[in-house]
Amino acid sequence: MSSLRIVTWNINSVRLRLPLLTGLIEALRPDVLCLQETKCPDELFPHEGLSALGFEHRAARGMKGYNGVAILSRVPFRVRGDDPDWCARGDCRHIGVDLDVPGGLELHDFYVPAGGDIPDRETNAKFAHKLDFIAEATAWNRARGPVKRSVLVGDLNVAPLEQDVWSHKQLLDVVSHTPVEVAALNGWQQAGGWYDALRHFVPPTEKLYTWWSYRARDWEASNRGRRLDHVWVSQDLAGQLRSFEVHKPARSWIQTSDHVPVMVEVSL
DNA sequence: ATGGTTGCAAGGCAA
Repeated sequence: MSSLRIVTWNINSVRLRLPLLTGLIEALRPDVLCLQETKCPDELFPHEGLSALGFEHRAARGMKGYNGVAILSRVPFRVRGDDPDWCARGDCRHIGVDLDVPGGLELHDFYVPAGGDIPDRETNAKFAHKLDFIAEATAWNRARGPVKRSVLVGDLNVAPLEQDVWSHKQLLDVVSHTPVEVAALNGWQQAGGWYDALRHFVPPTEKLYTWWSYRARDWEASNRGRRLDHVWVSQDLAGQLRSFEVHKPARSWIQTSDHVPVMVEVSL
């Protein structure tokens, strides 16, 4: 294998949308598929269906009704198991694995708290949780030193750049694009020495979205999107980036997620 | 204008 295709998708219920993965696999041909918001306890995780789709290696960390992440892979991996219990909540927002590829590759799948509606940590505990989570992740990366041969993906629930949202001005006070969240996310990225793989391919002057609300009458016509889903790579992999795709057609699939899958291909 | 939709799981919470 000369390259690895990694896909990340906030699937918003892995059991409900398992049938959609056939189309995702045809379109993006992932070697590794990272999911968020699986909303599925581990004992009910659809291992059989995912095995049938060719993902022989699977790790899931889920709970009843909310959150949940999973890594599904055609190549073997080992669950690292050295990750913290983020914010001491046991709420299933991260898995880290070591992929068994030439040279090795560390992969982290994150689901950052959405943060509720009011961007104020004093009056909104969910916003405080979001900021605390990112602060812990920043400290975690800082303590580990600059990352090497590593990839971090997931729904980070922050759209950091002006062109990551449909209207920078109108979203400045909307959770996901507030200056305090953007500063926190940038601090996390810098603490690990992470490199933004999607903006490697799409200049920061161009709009780029991975999420469109369910609440729009016509999501495509209004196009009020945000880039909430991210792929970060260590600096030593920046030159190894080969291709990417934000699979916008997935937003039109029947009974789909409000997020679309994102693929990045890395040379090994 | 303070909505609008979705999933889980069986009423309201979270997104």
